Amino acid sequence: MALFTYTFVNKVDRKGRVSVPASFRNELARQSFNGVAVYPSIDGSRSLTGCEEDVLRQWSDNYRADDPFDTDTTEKRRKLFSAVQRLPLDPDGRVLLPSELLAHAGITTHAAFVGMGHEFQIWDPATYDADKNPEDGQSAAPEGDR
Amino acid sequence: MALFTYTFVNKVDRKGRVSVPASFRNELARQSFNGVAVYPSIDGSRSLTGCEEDVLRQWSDNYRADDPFDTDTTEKRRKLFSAVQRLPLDPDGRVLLPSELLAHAGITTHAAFVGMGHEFQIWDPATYDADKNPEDGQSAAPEGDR
DNA sequence: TGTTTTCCCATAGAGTACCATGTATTCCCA
DNA sequence: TGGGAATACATGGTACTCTATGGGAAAACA
Repeated sequence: MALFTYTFVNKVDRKGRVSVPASFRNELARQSFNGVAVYPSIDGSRSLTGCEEDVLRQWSDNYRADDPFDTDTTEKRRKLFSAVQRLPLDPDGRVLLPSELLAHAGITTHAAFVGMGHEFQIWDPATYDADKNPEDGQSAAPEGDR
Repeated sequence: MALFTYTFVNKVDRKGRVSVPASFRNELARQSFNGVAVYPSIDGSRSLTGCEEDVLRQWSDNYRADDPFDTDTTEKRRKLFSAVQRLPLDPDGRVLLPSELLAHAGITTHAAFVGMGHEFQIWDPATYDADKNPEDGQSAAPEGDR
């Protein structure tokens, strides 16, 4: 299982490419899929969450039913997987973030990769700072943001 | 086992052809049958469900009884398999959606392919949006957002 | 023979690979 | 221990490939 630590801020070029921090890449390199799975964070924050593809496969397996008439999990699966994008790494270790995901996190010129253990999050640096220091900055918006 | 993620909206041309998203095609490519199995969704939604042919085979195996007089699953099998169409992919990665299925999902000019893990659904984009944000103006999402 | 289905080609645009540069870090050796 | 070479990393640009999509020709069907 991968272990993502520390926070890195990298530049987003005008095509939407970002270098995934080298230490994150090393963690991701152990799995078969050469890339990252990214989706809007479920915790309600204005950020993206990234993880290994293997984690997704595990979730998918857990949801799988032996009987198609068991529709208990359809709603959950639709919510989760419909928003997950599997982004391959290019030869230089970058990913191309789709405009929808960029928009969700409010990312424009820079992206902060925040290690969170077995997964990591991607934030707009300004949004991230505001979220960390709720009152003293300006916008803050601890929760009601969206 | 295939893993379908993200949501892609593709155009339906006047012949009824739709491109299956490339990432979905890659997942489907591992099986022997070069195509998709599609049927009206069982969860009651106005959509179609697509999956690998192998998944159907698995379900069929699960339903099989050792005793021919055991009729527990007769109804389910009739409901499910009678409506499943196996659609071959054309050389350019498109399928021809039969008018019956198009009508069931209310698809006319565009089709949204929604990844759901080991299977995916096909929706009319407008119907899909309406289903996601139940009965309010538009995105708004007064409180039910998370 | 008319109609439907399948295949093939053309094209625009998005996505990917490849190459180059600058900078910081590491390594090696005197 | 200082300096220089080599490496690793982030970043920018460009050329090529792939995908989605439309149209038309060939083939199958009735």
